[in-house]
Amino acid sequence: MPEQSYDHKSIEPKWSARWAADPTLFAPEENSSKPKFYVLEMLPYPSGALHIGHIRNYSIGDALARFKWMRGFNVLHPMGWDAFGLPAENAAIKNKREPAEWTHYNIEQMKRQHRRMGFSYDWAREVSTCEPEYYKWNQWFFIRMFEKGLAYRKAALLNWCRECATVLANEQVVDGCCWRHEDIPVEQKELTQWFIKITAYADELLRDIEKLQGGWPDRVLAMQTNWIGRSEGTEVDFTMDGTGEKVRVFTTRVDTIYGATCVILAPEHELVKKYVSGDNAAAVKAMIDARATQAPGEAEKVGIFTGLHAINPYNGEKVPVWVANFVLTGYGTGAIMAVPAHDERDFEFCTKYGIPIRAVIRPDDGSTAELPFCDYGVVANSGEWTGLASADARKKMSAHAAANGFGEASITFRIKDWGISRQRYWGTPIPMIHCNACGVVPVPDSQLPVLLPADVELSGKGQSPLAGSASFVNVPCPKCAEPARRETDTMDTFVDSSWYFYRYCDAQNSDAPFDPKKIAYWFPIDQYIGGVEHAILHLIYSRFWTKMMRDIGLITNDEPAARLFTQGMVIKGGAKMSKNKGNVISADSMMDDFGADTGRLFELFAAPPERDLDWTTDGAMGAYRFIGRVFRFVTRSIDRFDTPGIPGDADRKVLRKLHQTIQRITDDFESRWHFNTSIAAFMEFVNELYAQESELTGATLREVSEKTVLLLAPFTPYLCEELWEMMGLAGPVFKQPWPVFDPELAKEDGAEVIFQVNGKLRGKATVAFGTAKDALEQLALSDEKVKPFVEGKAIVKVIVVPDKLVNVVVK
RNA sequence: GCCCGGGUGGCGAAAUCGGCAGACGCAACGGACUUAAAAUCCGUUUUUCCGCAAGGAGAGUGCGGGUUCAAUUCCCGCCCCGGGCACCA
Repeated sequence: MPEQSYDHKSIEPKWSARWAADPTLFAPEENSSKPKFYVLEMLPYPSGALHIGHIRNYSIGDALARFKWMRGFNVLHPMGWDAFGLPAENAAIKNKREPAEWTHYNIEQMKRQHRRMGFSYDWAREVSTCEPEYYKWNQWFFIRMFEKGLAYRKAALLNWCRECATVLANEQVVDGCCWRHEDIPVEQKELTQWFIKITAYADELLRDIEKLQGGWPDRVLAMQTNWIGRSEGTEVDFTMDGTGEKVRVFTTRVDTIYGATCVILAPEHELVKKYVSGDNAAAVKAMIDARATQAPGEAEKVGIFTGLHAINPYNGEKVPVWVANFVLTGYGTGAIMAVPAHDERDFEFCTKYGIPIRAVIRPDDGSTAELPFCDYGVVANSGEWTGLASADARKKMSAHAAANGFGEASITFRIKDWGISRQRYWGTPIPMIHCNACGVVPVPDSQLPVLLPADVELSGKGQSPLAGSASFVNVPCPKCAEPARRETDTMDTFVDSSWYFYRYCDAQNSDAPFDPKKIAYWFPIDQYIGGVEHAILHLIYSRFWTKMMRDIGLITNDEPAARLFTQGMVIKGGAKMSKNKGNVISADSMMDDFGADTGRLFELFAAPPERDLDWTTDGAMGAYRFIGRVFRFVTRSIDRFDTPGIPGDADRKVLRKLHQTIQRITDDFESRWHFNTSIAAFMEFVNELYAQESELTGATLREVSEKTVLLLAPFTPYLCEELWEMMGLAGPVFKQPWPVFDPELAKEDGAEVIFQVNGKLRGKATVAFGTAKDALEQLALSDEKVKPFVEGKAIVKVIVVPDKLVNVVVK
């Protein structure tokens, strides 16, 4: 077989077709004795077109999956579609195509592209979240949560995007704007909606972050910690002067309460509705309206004095009660005590309105602090508490409130319950029925799934599209059989992605979401891979869902994924790829030009995986050239495999480099995940092959050719499968054992020791490993290059690190 | 403002435990092969200075300091870039 030139267009379709024809090829073994490994990439939204940004995520996961197979694991590597969502609905309105039809077409396109890329998915486990077989279980889970009080309905101020014509979860609001429409400010609307009580798990979600440390990026854990926002403090009742009503405030700094010079209510506070009237009521209304459209944090602080006073239970002082726009209604009790001397916001507000400022905390060092002084210190001017340290005072003063019945220690979380109602069509119908007599009644399990009706007009405006379908809405009450109405909102699509990875373990199950035994085998996910943009949305919902499923007795694991990896973005010309900028490169055109293997290899090589990666055509050409170099070497070596010969220096050098490369790539996979350095090491190895090629014996050529193919198999599977077959070996390559590192073969002949004088490199020598320190010192001092720098100077000391260096310190 | 990342040649980057800074690749340049080009193969490429040359000397990892025989790596203080959070009481 003479040298052949590499042509991806003939190789890749051939193997792609073979792989597609064998549905068991990438399936894990049943009842396997091998250790299991579950590798998962976040499932995509089926937009219809894979681009080179998507394939980075999958290339990393696929390299890992193939490596783990070669390392003898039973690998689960599934893929599916996050198939509900607004784009399908918008496309339906625009193109007059059914959302289902549009979505199915896109899934087909994207699946074809995935197959063309050669990713090793077990397609028998494919999950599409828009199928009734899947969303039935969303409904089933919802009812379970309803039964446990974890799903409930309430009227609340909600984030509303007029462009999406639906409400958004708090997690979907970015910089005060919609996550899908970065220039549309989110408005506040009061609506009655379904909520999932994620706050019931706030403490555990926070606590278990500890279990994820080491396995999840610190950045993601920090973001989740902030998002959950646990804060320890005290709730204290101030008594309204005159009426005797209580106003409860939340503070983390009860030690400063003697410095409270007013109480401030959020504009939506109950007492404001009750007691503020006339001009003031209009001003409060204006405040609420302004807040509905204004990005938070940018508004100037404004307030109105209510005319009321409240009594501080600690010192009996009567302070004015204000309403102000900077007090949040949804956090704590919706009311605060203002301590302007020790809080920047209170300081700003009270200064503006001439409210007194009284210092009650002194710095630890006894100095006089400039106000506002917001650190901990020593309590002053505070009656019996004077002289205590802040931390101590917080505890004692909290206990005092509890003992006297006007308050208690309290823990407040920033995270709020997850509002999941969406006034849109293309999502999971919420399986609830509204009956005039019985109230809200869940759809009986036997009637699930509640199917999305087909006879719905989509306008993209106004209220829930499902409300327009009479056949959908009108239903007898499951309890009393009287006419009743179905809930017409659908679920947030983040419900779909909160548990899809469990369904992969048992995707065809029609009796249950999954068989718990299968979950017990596969979970937790050993490696989850996806974009950091999901750090608080998907990843916090998924953690919650896992805990919820555990508590209804379905599973036993506390967390979904043991390890998480967040890869960097692929950018083009310094900018994120986007349709607007017109710099999107489709996976198809990339594969036409370079092939799937080249695309993978370049993306894994050009930067470490967690960092952003700049796609360049020149760089991709380099990867293509390299693949050609490997291809030519192996194909022209095959004829020489049986040529006899006595191994010499060249053979030894090449085998040494081979084993050094095996070690580096194996280590990179097992610990660092820096595939860029794996591939660089591999390139060095190939350069050595080229340098020594003509001297090599047939046996060595065979050995290095085979090992080359095995080592490269996780990165360029098409190339390797082809070469493996050309060498006459039985495939598939990714089920062959990974090459074993032999430290003896990898060992260098001797240690290269460098000679320094005053830390500067002056000479070097190769010595036997383990050469004694004083021998090394003598060698250095007698080195011709070292001598001139030492002569005539006093040697202060000599540092010798065996096998590494000698540093002569002179004066 | 707070919390994470990051800053190294013309470019992407490497240096895994404090021990030769710039591996590997791109681009550029030179050579071989070729009638020619492409492809391929080989080589040069941080920078300044001295030298006709072989070669030699110095500087250099955002800036300033420190620890050390030795710092891209550890410590302190700053600057810049990217991301997250941001009236959360």
